[in-house]
Amino acid sequence: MKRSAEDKTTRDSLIREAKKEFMLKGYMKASLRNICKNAGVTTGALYFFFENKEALFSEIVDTPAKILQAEIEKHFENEEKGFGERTGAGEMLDQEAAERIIHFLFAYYDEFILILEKSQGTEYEHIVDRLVAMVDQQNRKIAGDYSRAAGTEAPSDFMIHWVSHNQVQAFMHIFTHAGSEEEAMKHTKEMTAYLRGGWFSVVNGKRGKE
Amino acid sequence: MKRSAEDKTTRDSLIREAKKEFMLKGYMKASLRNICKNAGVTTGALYFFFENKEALFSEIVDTPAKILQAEIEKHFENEEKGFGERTGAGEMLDQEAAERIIHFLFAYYDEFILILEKSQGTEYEHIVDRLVAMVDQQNRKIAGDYSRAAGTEAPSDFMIHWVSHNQVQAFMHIFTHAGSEEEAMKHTKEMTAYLRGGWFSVVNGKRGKE
Amino acid sequence: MKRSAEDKTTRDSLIREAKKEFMLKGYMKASLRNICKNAGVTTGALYFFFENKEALFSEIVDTPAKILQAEIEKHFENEEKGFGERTGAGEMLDQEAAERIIHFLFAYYDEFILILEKSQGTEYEHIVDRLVAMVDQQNRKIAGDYSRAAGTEAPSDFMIHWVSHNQVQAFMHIFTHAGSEEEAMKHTKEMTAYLRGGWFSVVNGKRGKE
Amino acid sequence: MKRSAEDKTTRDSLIREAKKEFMLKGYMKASLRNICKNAGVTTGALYFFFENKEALFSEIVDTPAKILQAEIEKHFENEEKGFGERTGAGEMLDQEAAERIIHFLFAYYDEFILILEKSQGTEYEHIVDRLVAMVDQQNRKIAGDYSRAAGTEAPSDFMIHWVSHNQVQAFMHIFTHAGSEEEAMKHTKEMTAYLRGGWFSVVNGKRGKE
DNA sequence: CATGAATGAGGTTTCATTCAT
DNA sequence: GATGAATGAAACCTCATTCAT
Repeated sequence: MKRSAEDKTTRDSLIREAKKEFMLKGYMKASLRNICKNAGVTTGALYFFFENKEALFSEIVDTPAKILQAEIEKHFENEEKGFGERTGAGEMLDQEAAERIIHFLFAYYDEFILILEKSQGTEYEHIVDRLVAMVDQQNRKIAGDYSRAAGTEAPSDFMIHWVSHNQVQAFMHIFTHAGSEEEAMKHTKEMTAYLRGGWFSVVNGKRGKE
Repeated sequence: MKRSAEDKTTRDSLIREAKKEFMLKGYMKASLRNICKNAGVTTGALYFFFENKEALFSEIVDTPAKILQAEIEKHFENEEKGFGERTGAGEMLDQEAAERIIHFLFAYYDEFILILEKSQGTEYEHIVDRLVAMVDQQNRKIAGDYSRAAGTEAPSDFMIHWVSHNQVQAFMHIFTHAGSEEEAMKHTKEMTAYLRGGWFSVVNGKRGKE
Repeated sequence: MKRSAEDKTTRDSLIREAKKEFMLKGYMKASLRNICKNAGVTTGALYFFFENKEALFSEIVDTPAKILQAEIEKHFENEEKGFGERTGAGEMLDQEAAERIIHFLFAYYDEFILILEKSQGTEYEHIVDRLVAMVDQQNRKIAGDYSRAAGTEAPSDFMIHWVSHNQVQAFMHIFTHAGSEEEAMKHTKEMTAYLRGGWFSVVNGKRGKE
Repeated sequence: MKRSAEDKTTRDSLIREAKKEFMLKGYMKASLRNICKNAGVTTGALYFFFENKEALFSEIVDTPAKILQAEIEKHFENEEKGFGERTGAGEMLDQEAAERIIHFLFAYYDEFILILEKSQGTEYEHIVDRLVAMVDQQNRKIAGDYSRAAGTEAPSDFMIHWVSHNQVQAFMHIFTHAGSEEEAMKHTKEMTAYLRGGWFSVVNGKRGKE
């Protein structure tokens, strides 16, 4: 049976309606029956395309989620290689990298909203924690290198963890609070300054206040 | 039927078991049946004391939540009166106030964990946003005062909002990541330094880096 | 709400309709919806009384099943004590014991039909095997004793197992093929003769044919 | 698409996987989807070859089932003709005939396991009853002939039915409990003795015990 | 105060089957 | 011959909630 341009395929309708439903109610409260009804098919059809509720959610968000993680990892590897060129702390996520990530988040706006705010009850509900852990590991290295080079005391694990947490939060905040990608980009610079300032205060210990 | 000292009243048992259940599964996945079963009563009994599921959750967390908000408001009022004494930005939440809040959070440890991490599906799921809004309002004033006094450009609304967000997050982070109140107190100082550093970078614009 | 004499309680209605449905369709094809519909309640009511489908089936058949096993065990224990009095093989299940069992089976006619013919998909589907195993153990002892006393060769494990199997089958056969308890009792005697004849043939080896 | 020698045709794959699935789960719990998945085709393909689930099961077991019935019928006809040669009761199924049947059962081992233990929910679930009915009819004749010749009282219909039942059961038992055809053959002799012993006890009435 | 019973709506999932292509 | 899509019905079960007693 031919389909109208709006419908495309059943699979597409299902994903479209699933997005809406998950967006509106969150994963747990979303109803598959509702999704199917709105997509104009029976629940059986849904189960032809997707293994179960979680797989449907996964189908929508997994690719962006995976890519994001990969992007960050790649970035850290690059940074590793160009260590000598870094001018100092605070550049763990330099301007350019930050912008690439922001761009990516906006490219998959709906998907990241789902991941960040509507994924409770799925395996994605702790994705932020996983990102923080990645950043944390990297920051630990950088902080160690820096303090050794500068002869200062290394920051506490707690503060490093907080900084990592904060860096990730910063991205999420820009993403969820900026009305558009352009606006977000503008904020990225300011944000970088902020993070740098906080990081200096931590890494330089008392000297940061003088 | 007489009750043992441990049980106290049915109401207490219900609240005790509700806490456990909400803690374990989060609000949405928590089962009233389960709570009642563990409390040794039937669901009817629960509905004698509490209007519904959300009211039960409320009963546990509302008082601490309200007090926290009140504390913060009171603090801001006090700050208002003592404006002249402030030495500068970053002190919106000074060390002493910060410690009072941390102390309070730990005094109601379970309740705040419930509010912060287990409340999805209730009216409390956005309490952090409300706190942020309060802090935001205050920060806006302070930033305005400061920039007028110092002759610098005021930070963007966006960054003020972020700073507010971050201040609240900082408390949450300390609260949820410190193993004990003592440990939390230790971190509060470092954290204050961090927040101050970030704030300076924003408020002083380029000069923050020099 | 008062109920008519026919209905007694909802629980009774449910059990009554469940019996009918299980009887008619067997466990697996039985529909809980159907049972509830015929009992005039919603499925929720069923789940108030019974944990799940299997528990409902269990509720109906478990007591008789347990008692039957216990009866047989008790019988074997008694036999053990009175060993010297036994006149020979074939009396493993003497007339009196047989009649007690037949009586019991008929006392719970529906339940044993369910157990024996409608329990596929439940834990009871192999109950006959378990009974056979019990009888088997006992027969092994008896055959050993007898062959030692008579100086004959002991029957093969295979044949002992068959005899056990056959004894159990005999009861089931009488139970399912007799129209009434009275009729069944009549057959029990003949059956005992049959079993005895078979047993002799096995236990006496070649001599049985002479 | 060409197929490997192992696959032969789609039809063969389907039958092969259907056997596995029915063997593993029994007819009712077997899933056509699963069968198709394991056979590497879609359900549509299955329905090209087989009308429905039961027809698929039939395809596997029907031929052996029919042949078995025919074999038994043929045997009875032969027996009829050679009546004078029979030496007495208990030989309704003589050693040679028994061995032929056992051989046949083992020649279609899987199929008969399916018929005997995995066919609930199909028309084959009562095949044993049908076999018993056939044997029953024959036994009735024989018992009549014998009692007339010997001047004894004929056994009750009930006991004749039981004997028939038992004869069939005996074959099933040997088939399902022997590890191999060889082993089965060994047991056939003992079993014949057992059946004869039981039969004598019934047919000779009281004299059987003397 | 509390029970025990019951509702009713909804949940996700599975199934055999069909059919246009 | 076989696919891929879809149906439609039914499956078991869980839930918060209500209410007469």
